[in-house]
Amino acid sequence: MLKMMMRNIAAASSFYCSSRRWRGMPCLLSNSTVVVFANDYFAFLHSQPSKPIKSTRTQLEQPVINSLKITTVQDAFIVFDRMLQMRPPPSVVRFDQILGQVAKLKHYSAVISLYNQMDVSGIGPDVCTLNVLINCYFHLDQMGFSLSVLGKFFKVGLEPNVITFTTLINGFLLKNRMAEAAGIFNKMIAEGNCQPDVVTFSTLVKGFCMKGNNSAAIQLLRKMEEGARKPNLVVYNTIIDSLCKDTLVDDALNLFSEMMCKGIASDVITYTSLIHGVCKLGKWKEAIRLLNEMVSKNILPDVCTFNVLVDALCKEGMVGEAEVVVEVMVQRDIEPNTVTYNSLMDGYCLRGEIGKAQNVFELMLSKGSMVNVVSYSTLINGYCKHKRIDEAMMLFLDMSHKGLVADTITYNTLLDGFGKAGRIQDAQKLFSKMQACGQHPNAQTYSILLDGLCKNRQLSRAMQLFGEMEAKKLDINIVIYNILIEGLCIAGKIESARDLFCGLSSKGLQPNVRTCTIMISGLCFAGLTSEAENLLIQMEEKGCSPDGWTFNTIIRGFIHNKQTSRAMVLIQTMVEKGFSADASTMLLIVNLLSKDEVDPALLPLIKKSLSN
DNA sequence: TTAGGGTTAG
Repeated sequence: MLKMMMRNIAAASSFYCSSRRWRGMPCLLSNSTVVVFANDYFAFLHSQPSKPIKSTRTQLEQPVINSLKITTVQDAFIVFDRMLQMRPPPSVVRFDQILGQVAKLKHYSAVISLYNQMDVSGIGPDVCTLNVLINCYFHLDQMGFSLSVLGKFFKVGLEPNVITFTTLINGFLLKNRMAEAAGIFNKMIAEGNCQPDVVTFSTLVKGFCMKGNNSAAIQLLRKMEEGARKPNLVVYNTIIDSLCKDTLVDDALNLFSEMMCKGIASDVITYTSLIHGVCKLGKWKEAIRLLNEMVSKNILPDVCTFNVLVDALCKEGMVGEAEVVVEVMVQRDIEPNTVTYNSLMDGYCLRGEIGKAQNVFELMLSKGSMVNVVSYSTLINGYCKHKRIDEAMMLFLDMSHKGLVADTITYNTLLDGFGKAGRIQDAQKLFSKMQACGQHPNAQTYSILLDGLCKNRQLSRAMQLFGEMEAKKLDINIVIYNILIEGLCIAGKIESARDLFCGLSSKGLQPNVRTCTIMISGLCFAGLTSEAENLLIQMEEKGCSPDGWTFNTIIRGFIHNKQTSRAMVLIQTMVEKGFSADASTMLLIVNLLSKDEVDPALLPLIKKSLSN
């Protein structure tokens, strides 16, 4: 299967080459154009004017400004400076172009300071300038400033347009503020003078997808079909990707067929999402089919498509095969990027081959500025998972030397490492440092800390932290309750565990299979086997069916409580449900057999429970 | 002729 996949990747890539040859002429033209402008641009950037440029726009300057391609923030500042010195200054559109390009490079604070320079020089903004500004403030997490730009519109007599409102909607959605986003959308519809366009709709569709509400996204798609703004490729891609991420690949494929029936052509993003979805489910054959299909439609796999394959292979433990895919990429002129190498590093770490991961890391360092915060977190995770926490900390300290800032995931990784290594004090120190550095702990941070405290028998500190979470009105999810209930059970505080468990529904939370199994384990540990069995029955009734782990837990509980015959009945039920005994249950059963504590009539059943 | 939406890694 894998060899077939490699052949397909190779086939896709050779198509890429011939396809490029086929497109030779336009490619040559555009390259030469780039060269011409690059020369002018270089000259423009590095010419040192002795005095401000006066008079007319020269023959050289105007086309250069028109075609400028900004690749670094430094260039943007140089160009901006030159433009501000020109008399008369270039039109605001030229300034907008630079701001837009810097924003695309994600240097949002640079955009703000460039705008301030414009403002000081008396270059008045237009609608486009202010729209870029709103977007930048949202990305910088400065929502207040974003909204204050709206005031600027009125001050300078400009009317916000559909892009302004869509940018605001997008900003609110990025900050998880669905209500405000929906408010703007509804207002747009109600007031009638600035109707949402297809981008506004697709932004909202993305918002639903981000919230995990695929059905609302699909409902909006259906609404679009009825109205004037018909759904386009971006809308379909957004939903297809979301369905794939939720492993609802069949639904994604149905939507994909629907899109094709409507004559909307798919692109590399559609296929990358679909291939990602099927790879996540281990459906390699389907991945190959899709890869073949895209190539047959002249849609060429790009670096993201290849990265999906590399990552999926790495997660399956097939790093060697992933390396082959990378070789194919290189052969076919698709340069592996940071994402590619990070996936490889993670693959090596998963196999415990930290040295090889370190080699990939060094390779990235040797190639220049390829290493990012994900690279560090990946390697830190590798060291932590293999109990090499001090080396992980060395890497963490090295990050700042590279100008990189550890994020919540980096801290979570290290906190987990400290917790699993039993170094709770170090974890707590790091937790304080994290907050002092302005990194916000998320639900996962708290789960990691609580888990560390519970597993290291520091239940009172865990309960104190839980209290702090409640006081801060943080979103406490079922995972956090599971950790606490388990901690209480292990500490023998079954009453408190039961209280938390019974109080879940009042908090609007539904216990899951894990919650119930933890509770069953705790009840058995406390000798309350009947209550445990009642809970098992209730699970079925409440539509939270016990799994193999639940059955193994309760069976072990009964054996430990010397209720062998009851355990045998449960083994019977487990076998009927298609589950089998795991290693620890098996050990207990073998032990019973060796002591002749099992009715010989039950031997066929036991054999079955072991062989499922 | 500039601004807003869709794909990959921890």
